[in-house]
This record gives sequence, structure tokens and C-alpha cells, in this order.
Amino acid sequence: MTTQKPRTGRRGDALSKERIVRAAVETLDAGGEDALTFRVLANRLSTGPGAIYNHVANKNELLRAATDEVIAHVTTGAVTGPEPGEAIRAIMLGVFDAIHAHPWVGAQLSREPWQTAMLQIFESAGRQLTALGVPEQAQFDAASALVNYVLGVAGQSAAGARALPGETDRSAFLETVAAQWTTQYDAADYPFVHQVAAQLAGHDDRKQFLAGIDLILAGISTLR
Amino acid sequence: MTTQKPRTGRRGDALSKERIVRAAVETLDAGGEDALTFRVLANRLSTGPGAIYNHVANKNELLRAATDEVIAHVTTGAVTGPEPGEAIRAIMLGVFDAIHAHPWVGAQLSREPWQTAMLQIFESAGRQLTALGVPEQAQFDAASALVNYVLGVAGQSAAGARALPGETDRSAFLETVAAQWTTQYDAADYPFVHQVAAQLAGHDDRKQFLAGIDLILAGISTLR
DNA sequence: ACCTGAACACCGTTCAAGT
DNA sequence: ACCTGAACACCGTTCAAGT
Repeated sequence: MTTQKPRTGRRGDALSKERIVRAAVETLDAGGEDALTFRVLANRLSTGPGAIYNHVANKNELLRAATDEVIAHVTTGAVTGPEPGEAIRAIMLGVFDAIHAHPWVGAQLSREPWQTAMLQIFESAGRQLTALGVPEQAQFDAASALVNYVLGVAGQSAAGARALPGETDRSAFLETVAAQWTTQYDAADYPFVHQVAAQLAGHDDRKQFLAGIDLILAGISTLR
Repeated sequence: MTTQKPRTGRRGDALSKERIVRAAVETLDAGGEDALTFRVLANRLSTGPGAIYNHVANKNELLRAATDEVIAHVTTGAVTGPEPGEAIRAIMLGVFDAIHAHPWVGAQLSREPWQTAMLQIFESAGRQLTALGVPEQAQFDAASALVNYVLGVAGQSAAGARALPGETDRSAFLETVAAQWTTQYDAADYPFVHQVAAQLAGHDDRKQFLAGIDLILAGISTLR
């Protein structure tokens, strides 16, 4: 009679959307996209797979919530910025770093681009464009270009993680890619691919990501 | 005894990778990504699901082959171009149109960016950059920016097709998206999103895609 | 050498039965 | 109101058995 609202279960806490999402993020971080199943999630939460549906509509909603949680930290952190171009760089780098830390986020962002996470990025970028002095009717195109670029990088990051699930040695991976390119594609038919393959080994993803952002920003400064 | 190598089966042609890939493309075009199953494919080819594995290693290889077939038409077509900037625009528009005609191609490209299809686009773009006079060490970054942008657009196109599988009325879809944005996100927190939502209805995807390409090209011309 | 199709090992999701 | 866990309707893939 005294226990009207038992906030904690017998063992550990009661099931809740927060706990489920947190467990999902941990599972995804540990084992990648394919590791997340309702059965292993239920097991980790010591319950049955059906119980999860009391707090989450389906797997898509769960993935959406997990992605939003990771990205929310990025956009809220980098609000203050003196120069608008620098602010855009900071936001985009934040997204890049989040995706590199959680490659499944990249896959989810490119699968469902218009979920809250991406809209927040779109909003933050758009505001800075106004500050940059980009004409209003060009702002949409400029923000879209930035977002599309980030989505492309996000997808590639996820693909890389899928290709080598547990690996950490990035340069070894790039060497494998370069070797595949030079082996499978003829130098006569693919001269540019061969030229780039040589540069691939000593190659910094993060720096190249920023170079792309700067290229788009340089193009945007043309619009003023 | 006379029939040493029966090239044709009793009904229709014998099973072959070509026939399987063609049937896969048709199935994907008709029903989208989820419509392709080995069971429906086998049914369409009047055989059992196991037979397909005699010609194709697995579903990933099949999707890869289907994508390559669609994209091959694009890059081989637009080789001749007078001005390199115009040539890049033509290649990228070709990819855009192919993705719009077959949205599942967009999904596959962003899932496996470094398959033959994307490498061909990368190669074509890279060659034109040389012609544009972009310094060699900057060519990799410039080509990557273009390819990442296209991949982002590809993923979004696929996501749109997933959201409304059979629909053709594009502007009706955009109005739904705009309505969702303005309803679910507060104007005070998302001013830019609200501003853009108003422009969304009378909005041309293809034109915006080109605007993004032009933005990147403008940035690239800075590098010379 | 290729095809057949039942069977295996999984999924996400549902739902009667419990508490 | 929430949890339990067997069951359903699917997947991709395998493999003994046929031809």
C-alpha cells in the first residue's frame, strides 16, 4: 500500500525510453549498426524484446532518438562564435568528430536526413550564413550545399566502418583501399584514381573534410 | 547427343548474371529498395532462390552490379566537353538524373561509395580538374568535395523515395515536409528552418543541385 | 555444371497471458 | 500499466538431392 509508484524495479532501474536509448547507443558504439537488435537490447536490459515496445514505437524511432542524443551535444556546444565563417567550420567539425566517434550516426543521418539532428545542423549553419551577409534567396542553396556535403562524408564514414568493423588502424585501411584501386583498375583507364591512390596513405580525413568546407565557403563568399 | 551446349532453356533464356541483374534493376525500379528479395527475384525468373547463387555471390554483389549498370551509361556518355567546368556540371547532372530516375541507386551509392560506379564519377571529375588548372595536391580535395556533395544528395534522394514509395507529386511532398517543419519546430528556436520552409513549395531540386555544384566550382576556381 | 526447394539461423514485431 | 516470451511473417543463405 505504501509503494504507490515504485520508481526502481527489483534489480536496477525501471525500464524507460532514456534507459533504452542509452543502452542502444552503447550497443551501437560497441558493435556497430548490425549489433543493435531488440533481442540483444532486451538481454542487456534484462527484459523481453516485447517490453521495449512499451516505450519506443519501433526500431527506426530508436535509431532516430539515439542519433539525436549524440548530435544534440554538437550543436548546443558551438553556438558562440566570433566570425561566422569560423563558426560554420566549428559546427561542421563538431559533426565530423561525432560521426567519427560513432560511425553508425553517419549511416543514420544519411538514411534519414530530415530528422531533428540534421535540422539542427541546418539551422545552425543557416543562421551563420545570414551573419555572413549571404542574400536571403541564396541562403537556402548555400545551407543545402553544406548539409549535403556533410551527409556525403557521413555516409562514407559509415561505409568505412562497415568495411572494417573492429579496426582502428586508419592508415592501414587506406593502404588496402589504395592497393585495391591500383590493382583492380587500369592506370590507362583511371589515371586520376591512380594519381590519388599514391596520396591516399599519408592522408588526413579531418583535414580533407575541412578543405571541402573551405571550398564551399569560398564559393559562398562569391555570392555576397 | 546433338545438344552439347543448350544456350536457351525450355522456356525463355537460360539463367545468367546479365538476366539476373536486369531483373533486379526492373524490380528495384518498380518497387524500390525493399522490393528486391531473392524470393521475388527467383519467382520473376521462374526458378528457385538458390539458383541465383550460382551466378551472384550475394545480395551486396547484386546491388553493386545493378548500380554499376545504371551509372555506366552516365559517365561514358558525357566524355566530350569543351569547357572543363561545363563538363563537370554535365557529369554531375547526369548522376543526379540517374539517381532521380532510380532512387535506389542513391541509397546504394551512399552505402558503398567506393564501388566502381562512384570511382568512375571520381575519375571523370578528377580529369576535368586537371584541365581546369587546379594544382595537383589540391585536386584530391576538390574531387572529394564534389563526390561527397553528390553522395549527400544521393542519400537524400533515396530517403525521399523511402518516405513516399509510390508518389510522383513532388511539390505535394515538399509541402508536407514544410508543414511538418513549421508545426514540429518552434519559430523562435528554428528561425532559419521556418524561413526556408516558406521557399520549399516552389522549389526545384535539380536547380538547387546545380547551384551547389556551382558553389563548389566557384570555390575551386579560387585554388588556381 | 546447374537447378530445386526445403531447411537453417536469424530478423522486427505482435499479442495472449501474466503481474 | 507494464512486462513476459512464445509465435508470426518475413529475411539471406545453405545444401542435399535431383537433372
